[in-house]
Amino acid sequence: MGKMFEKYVKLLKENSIKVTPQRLEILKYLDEHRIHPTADQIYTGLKEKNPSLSKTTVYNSLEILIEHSIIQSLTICSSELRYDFKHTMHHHFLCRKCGKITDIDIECPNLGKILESGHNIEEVHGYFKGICKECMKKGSG
Amino acid sequence: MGKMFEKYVKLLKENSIKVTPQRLEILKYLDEHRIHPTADQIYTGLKEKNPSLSKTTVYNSLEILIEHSIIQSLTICSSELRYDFKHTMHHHFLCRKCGKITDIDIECPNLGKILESGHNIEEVHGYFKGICKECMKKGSG
DNA sequence: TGTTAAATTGTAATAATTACAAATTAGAAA
DNA sequence: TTTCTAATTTGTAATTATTACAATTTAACA
Repeated sequence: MGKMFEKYVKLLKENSIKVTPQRLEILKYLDEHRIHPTADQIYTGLKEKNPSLSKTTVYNSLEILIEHSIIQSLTICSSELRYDFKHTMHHHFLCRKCGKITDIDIECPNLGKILESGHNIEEVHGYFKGICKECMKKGSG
Repeated sequence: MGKMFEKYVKLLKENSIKVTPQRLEILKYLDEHRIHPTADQIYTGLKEKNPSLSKTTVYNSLEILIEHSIIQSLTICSSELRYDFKHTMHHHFLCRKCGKITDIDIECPNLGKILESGHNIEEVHGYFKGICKECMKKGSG
């Protein structure tokens, strides 16, 4: 296991995650391809040099890396969409206990800054995940 | 078509969308169930009283309502995820022309306010959609 | 009331993800 | 270094959300 993977070995050990060649490859891929790839892109990108790699392994590895907050997942487009009347701008809060999505009535104070940067903005989405007020009151289940 | 649907008829006509019973039912459902339902929840919720309703119709109707900015879709959980190293907090920008997702290096100034509200926040996500600086320069294709 | 383009429906295809059981392997202990 | 065991990897199959498409039906205009 060459010097190439040293930093990823260190990262895994620090988090008490068992070091496997697959996990190292996936970490390296994510580090070297900062294009917010999908699981499939990661799989395809690694498959050629690692023909035995399974897509399930990619999903499993990503999951454990997320659990340890080494990486994060984004949901920006497509599946399992939810729909909402488009009233005034607001953000959303997803409770991981009760699953409820509540509205958070705030605007995005960053908007001006981003418009200045030259992008043309058509949609603004902000969401928070955690445990909602009600579930917090009900105690630590 | 009773008084019940008046406001939805008005809404559709204002947007030059053909008025159909299905669209009215879907609008009414969204208006009366502000729980950010999935397409499937809408379908199931309406199917009993409208046995001929097709799921494709639900998707089609939602699509046309989104096109006219009457409703919006959210992506908060699951499918077609993208992965990203978890460095300092930042937002994302998705260009609908080139499909690229770029990082926007800003924090969320709202965080303090939301913490005060009593929710326990574990994740913060912000994203913007539109046309990126580079595609804007390339002109209006 | 008749006409026509648009909408609805049902079925089938696609795509992302998850479940699961068998084979393999990382890493601790002898 | 070798052995052992729990964890990991793999491949297949199941699940789920969404999209494609063609035939039937219908909204809305003349």
